[in-house]
Amino acid sequence: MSKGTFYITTPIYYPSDKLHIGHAYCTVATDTITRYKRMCGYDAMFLTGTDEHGQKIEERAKAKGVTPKQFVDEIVEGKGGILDLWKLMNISNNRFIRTTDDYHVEAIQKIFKQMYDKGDIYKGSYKGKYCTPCESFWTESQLIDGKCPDCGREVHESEEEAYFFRLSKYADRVQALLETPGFLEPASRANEMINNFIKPGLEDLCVSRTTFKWGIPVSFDPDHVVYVWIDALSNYITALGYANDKYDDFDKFWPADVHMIGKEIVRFHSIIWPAMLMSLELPLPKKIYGHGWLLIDGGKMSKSKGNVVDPLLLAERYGVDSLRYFLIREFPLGSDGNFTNEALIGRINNDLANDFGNLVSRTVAMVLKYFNGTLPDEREPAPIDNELIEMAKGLRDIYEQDMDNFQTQTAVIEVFKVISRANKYIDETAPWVLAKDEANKARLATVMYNLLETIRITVTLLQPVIPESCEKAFAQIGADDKDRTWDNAGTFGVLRANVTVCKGDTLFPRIDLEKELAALEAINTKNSAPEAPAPVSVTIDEFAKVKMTICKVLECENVKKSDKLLKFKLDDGSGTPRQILSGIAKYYKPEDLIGKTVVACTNLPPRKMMGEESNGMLLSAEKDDRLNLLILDDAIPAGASLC
RNA sequence: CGCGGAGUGGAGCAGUCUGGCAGCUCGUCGGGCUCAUAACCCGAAGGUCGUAGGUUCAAAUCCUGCCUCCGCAACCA
Repeated sequence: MSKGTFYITTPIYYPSDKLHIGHAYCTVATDTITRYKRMCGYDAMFLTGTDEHGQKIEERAKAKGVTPKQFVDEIVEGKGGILDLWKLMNISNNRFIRTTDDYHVEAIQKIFKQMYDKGDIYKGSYKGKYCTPCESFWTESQLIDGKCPDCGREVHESEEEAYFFRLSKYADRVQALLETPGFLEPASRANEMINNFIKPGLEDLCVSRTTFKWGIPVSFDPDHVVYVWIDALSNYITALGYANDKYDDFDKFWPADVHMIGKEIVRFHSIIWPAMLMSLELPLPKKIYGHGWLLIDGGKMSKSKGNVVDPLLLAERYGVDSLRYFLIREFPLGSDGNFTNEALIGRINNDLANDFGNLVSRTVAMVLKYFNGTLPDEREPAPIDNELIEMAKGLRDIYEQDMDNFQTQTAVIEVFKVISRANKYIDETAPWVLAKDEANKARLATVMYNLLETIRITVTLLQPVIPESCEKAFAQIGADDKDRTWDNAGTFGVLRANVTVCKGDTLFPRIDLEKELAALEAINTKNSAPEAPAPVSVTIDEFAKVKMTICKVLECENVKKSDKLLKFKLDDGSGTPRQILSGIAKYYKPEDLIGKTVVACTNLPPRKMMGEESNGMLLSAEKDDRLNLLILDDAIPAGASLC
């Protein structure tokens, strides 16, 4: 008996690299919500996938000497790839879409054509200054002295034809949608969208490219490939069979109940995607949920910082459920959170091992010890039991409310309050004292039964988060399939009176915090060790092309509105002062540098920064976050060149 | 005046929408227990809720100014 359908999606991830813990976070959260909905009786459809086109992948493939398809195949389907990761993480998605799948490609071409025929996509031109050798467009403000900022050569006024989507046409309807309570959550993000993008005016969106090839060709104009918006966002409907024959449950599941996404792509999902659907005259998704980011040391994870956390490694080391639990328990879904190894291991030890695992373990051990594993039928309740029983009985409703509001963290915390209460109950009732007198047998059996029942309810509700461990816990407390249901989670007294428990493995072994932190640290340093940048050799002739000139600092000041730039006026011996901008404001006060003797590369093409022109580069030395400007002997005259 | 987020015991956070005794986890100190994964239970210390003002019987919560930190954007030759 289904309560209805529930369609939920993650973003389709961009496989230009291995996925990190942030992607796993989003996917685990989505999986948890899906499993919860299924448990409640919904017919849930859970979609995830990969967005595989675009220039970046084209370039990365080229650098690796493989075709783009080979490149993404390896990252998606290869060993330790995305499919492996989701399998390992126990992600219960029903479908996995790749934007290179035939049916998707075909559907995108139809969708593009449909929007074109309707007049919502039109051929226009992308105007700008074009540098032919660099194959790049520049805007007026990017040019330096009217020349190409990359190579310094002449540019010419050029127009490139491109297709545009009439986003502006739907601005009013999109704004109304953003103002609809519950559409975009957390609600604070809606204001941001309206203030930043709607109010300044929505411009039509360029939806095709001719500058790269790795994409879906526009069917009626094959020089163009469809740019990311239409290609990627449409996955949510093509995966249900919209405009293709691969699947046929579009009518059943669309519109989506929720698109789970990261906050960085809220704009695309809350503005562009609805506008596209309006153009296609399709119903709009009911909710967009923009979750927060996992930060490392308070900052964003990034390759260059070498602080990318690998979910595969953590799941293999500590167990999938431990990692899943940590992700759900530690972070409120809507806001950013700090990822640390200490927190991860702390959660595993304190919550999973000490509180939850140990509760199961000690309860089962006592039933085995005092009753040989099977409870007798006799009972003797006492007033002291009531608080625990009431808490356990009421848990499901509290949990349901939190889950329905996407408060997954809070829902799990509520479950653990009951687990904690059960541990306290053992102290209050002191079963080991009761066990000393045969006359207390009925009372002891009651205490044990109450514990088993409390465990049953909490385990039932933890299933969406830690499915595998719940399976094991159920087996240990002697719960059979019918005892494990959502309906029964709201009732106390479901296990049969003479239930038999079964000793099992330790659910969550404790982890040696110190030792593991050291081990993780070691792995991390090993991984972030310089990726042995292939030593590039330079010929003496090439080196000689670089002109290094000794300069005296005449003036130095901060560039307004920039935290990084200092503006220098230098005497380079030529008689006319040379202006150079350098991003060292964090390390030096301008007044301290006046009169110093420095060295600059003086034959770089000029470049504009923050509206100021820079003619060269000052040489500095950098190591481990320290930066020092090369300051030389004042005896060296200005204009001297390095040799 | 570019956009946004955040400042709450030693650490990490919840609470702010909807004003009502300042809460949780970890850590520290003291005690209890021996069923259990040296786990569990109880108690204690520790906070001018960034700051200044305002509204109110009542403010962490609502309003205004200011300070600090963090993202994004433009820079970082």
